[in-house]
Amino acid sequence: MSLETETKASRHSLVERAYVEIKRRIMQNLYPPGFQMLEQDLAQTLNMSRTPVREALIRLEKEGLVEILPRRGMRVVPISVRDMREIYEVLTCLESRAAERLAARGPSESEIAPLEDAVEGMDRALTDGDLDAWAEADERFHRTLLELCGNRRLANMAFAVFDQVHRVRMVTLRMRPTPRQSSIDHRAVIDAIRAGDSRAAYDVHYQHRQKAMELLTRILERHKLSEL
Amino acid sequence: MSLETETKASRHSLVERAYVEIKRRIMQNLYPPGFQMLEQDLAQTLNMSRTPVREALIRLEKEGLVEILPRRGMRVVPISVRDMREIYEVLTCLESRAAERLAARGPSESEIAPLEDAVEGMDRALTDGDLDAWAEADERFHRTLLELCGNRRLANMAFAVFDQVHRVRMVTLRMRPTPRQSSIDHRAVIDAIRAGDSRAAYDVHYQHRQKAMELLTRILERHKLSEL
DNA sequence: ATATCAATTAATGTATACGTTATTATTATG
DNA sequence: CATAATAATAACGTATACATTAATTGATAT
Repeated sequence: MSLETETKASRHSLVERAYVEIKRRIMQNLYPPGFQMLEQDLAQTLNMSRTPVREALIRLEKEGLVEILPRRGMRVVPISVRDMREIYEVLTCLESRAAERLAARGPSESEIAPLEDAVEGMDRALTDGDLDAWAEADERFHRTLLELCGNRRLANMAFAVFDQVHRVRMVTLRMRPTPRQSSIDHRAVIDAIRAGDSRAAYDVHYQHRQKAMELLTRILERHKLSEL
Repeated sequence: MSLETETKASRHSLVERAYVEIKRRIMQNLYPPGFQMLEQDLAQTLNMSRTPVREALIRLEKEGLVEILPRRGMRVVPISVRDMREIYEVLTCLESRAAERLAARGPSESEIAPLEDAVEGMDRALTDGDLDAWAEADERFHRTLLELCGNRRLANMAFAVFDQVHRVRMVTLRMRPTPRQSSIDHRAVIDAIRAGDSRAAYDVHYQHRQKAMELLTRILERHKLSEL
């Protein structure tokens, strides 16, 4: 174990390690929204000099996860209800397009399999009452869809905004009713993809994302969670 | 003039200067596709140390304009026909959504004015036979549309991919027939926005971008310009 | 007590130094 | 002549040093 950590540590560059580690801490809410930290302190925490930390921060800033504040280090960007709307709007149009594309190109059954797996994972998780497992499987479905769509730029852009809302999704996970509808929607998307019906794939996924956005923003507003 | 340069130089940080300058050289084809340069040489060219150059390169890499190659500096990313398709697909869905949103929110006449200006600029440029002015005005229309749409993330993401194809657009500008249809399409988008007809705004803009992509990819293929 | 200004502190932006390592060149060998 | 091993080179990744400048504190005057 210590050996594996050692290997992992030495395989990647320090910048990479800083990037992955800071990102992990943000996504897992260890560094919560609004959290500030100086470059120096980050460097000390990560056991390296400021140089790789700075370079990692630049990448994270470009991804919209942190802000670099002159003279006060970095700040974890909080997501407002308005931000959620913006992000879900982007997600909606990019992912729907991904579904459309995928249906149009007619993927093989082996390509579709991981999508099926994800939906099965969601159902199993609900049966087990394991919300975290559900969230993982749901996320896996969306990511796989993007991976398969054949447009790498589109996928990467969607991934970036997806990461921005990951935290919010986790926080609201237990404030919402059991998400039974999701796997029904996902199955409908898979059916449309299998049928090569790109229009249906687009429409179904579009509606799915739209519903998700409305649900989430309503939760945030109801709970007066103005920033996460 | 020398004084202004001096002011400009000292106002921004060196990283900012490096970023702007390298980006400019790439967009203006001074550093053409596939062009490679070492960090050290860039630093010398820009009269600074490697540190700010490296930080600028990280930003440019995140924007998809350069690749950072271990031990061989940076490389200006060439755009293939396939890349063009990917980028235009993203542009199509983001910009159409921007048009839709803008129409839905019912902007004031003063907000619409810059869009009108841009279209008039395009017509004037065609009358004058000034293709560069046409390209500038066309780009201004698309950028303004995104600026106005009210979703900053969507706009910024579209800007980034837009910058990636700027060079290609410039190169193909004189290989295509006079672009008369564009301002007709743009006017139709403006009309739909004014009418608050979000569906029409979406559809018209979608078709407009789709046509542009098909035209450009056909040109690239006909001229056997596999990478730009 | 409050406000203004000066002095101090500290974090940054940038330059520089240096060890590591990929790449190239060279040499020896089959 | 080709190939493999070894040596030399050079570019990078990272650490460190330092000047700059924003922020903060304290002092002074009103």
